[in-house]
Amino acid sequence: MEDLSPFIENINHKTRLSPENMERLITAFQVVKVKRKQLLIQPGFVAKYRIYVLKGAFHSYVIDDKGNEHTIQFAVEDWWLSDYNSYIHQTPATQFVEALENSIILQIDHQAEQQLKDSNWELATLFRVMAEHSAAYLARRIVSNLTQSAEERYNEFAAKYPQVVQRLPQYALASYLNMTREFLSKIRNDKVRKK
Amino acid sequence: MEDLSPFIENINHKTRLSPENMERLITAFQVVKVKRKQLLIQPGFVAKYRIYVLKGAFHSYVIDDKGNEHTIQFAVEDWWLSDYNSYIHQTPATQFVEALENSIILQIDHQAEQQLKDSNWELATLFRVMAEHSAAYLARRIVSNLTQSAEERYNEFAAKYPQVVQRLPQYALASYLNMTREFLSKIRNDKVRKK
DNA sequence: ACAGAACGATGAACTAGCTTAAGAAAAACA
DNA sequence: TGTTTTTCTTAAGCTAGTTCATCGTTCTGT
Repeated sequence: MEDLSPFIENINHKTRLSPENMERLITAFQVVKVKRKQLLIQPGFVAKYRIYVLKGAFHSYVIDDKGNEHTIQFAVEDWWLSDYNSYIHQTPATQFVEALENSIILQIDHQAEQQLKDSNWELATLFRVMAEHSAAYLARRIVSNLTQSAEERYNEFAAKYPQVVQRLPQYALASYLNMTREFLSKIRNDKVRKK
Repeated sequence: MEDLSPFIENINHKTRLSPENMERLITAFQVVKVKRKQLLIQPGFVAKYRIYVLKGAFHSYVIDDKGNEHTIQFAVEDWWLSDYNSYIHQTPATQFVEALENSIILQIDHQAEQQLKDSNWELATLFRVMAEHSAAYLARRIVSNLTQSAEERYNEFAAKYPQVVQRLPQYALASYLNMTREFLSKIRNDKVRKK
């Protein structure tokens, strides 16, 4: 049995649920173990699940016309992840969601989420708050993409998530920050040399 | 008296409201006339309103360390706008929201929205759907910023919003698409010449 | 413990997009 | 309607970031 306390904390931080509703929510999620490199979502298939990472690391990415991979989003412990366009609108995904490490997740399927939202006030509020936070977060990301240089974007990320930065493969981080792996390598090593 | 039918249509497209709830919703909004160049939101002040554009055009923007203006978002007729980070979390704004033309808006203040959400199921659902759609939309925007060249971003925007593109000042569009006004000018005029 | 595969470093040549500057056109407002 | 201010165009020179190619290093599964 997995320890769900980080998940419960995460929820409590968003909205207050009665013990019964917390129970209902938890019951709606399944615990799943995922092997490194395993895909949870693939283009062409409808994203069935909203994912919470209990242990491990994931990234979502797209592959462009030239065959280049672009990481859209990371998720490590206590982060949420999906292909939101696919999940929210239940249309075929355009993104891959792939495990970067052997991981353990909680997942809820779209139909179960819909039922919780339709039948219960507190749980509907929870999902509303989650959507609001996502939108606000994504808006911040757009601002930093529009206003910062490659090096500034790296520095911001490294300062914000000092632990995470160590763990992620550099090629994935580079594309997330909208630069080539070679250029990220240069930024990092210039930094070391200056010290 | 303004014609609110586009607003009503917009809401109906998101979720079905009973006539009484539609009435309550409409009553919570105020109609406001705004002059070109007028600011609705400014950095340092908490964004009090969520804004729906009935007539006219707006953009939100930030000013970076070097004094450069970056348009984050546009809104013309039937679009929504705010500084979401500020509005959702009720923290000081980082963005300006400015009228590009003389305009007419509907605005709801955060407290009124909160009351509607807290007291009414259908209206809570409406705001949840709005947040979900925003998040999905912003996610798409991040993907196109990560995967497309400057010219491709312009072409996509022009194809998607052929009317809007004509109306927006070029300097604002350029910064929205993450390029200089000079470069956008070049892209546009190269295109004309090829024909 | 080892072979194979994936990942990261480095450097040289290149280019998409930026900067600067100055003039032309268009829009705003009195 | 004319004048002032703002916006757009063009072009030359530049640079942040890419591409390509090669080599060393570190994982990973068996």
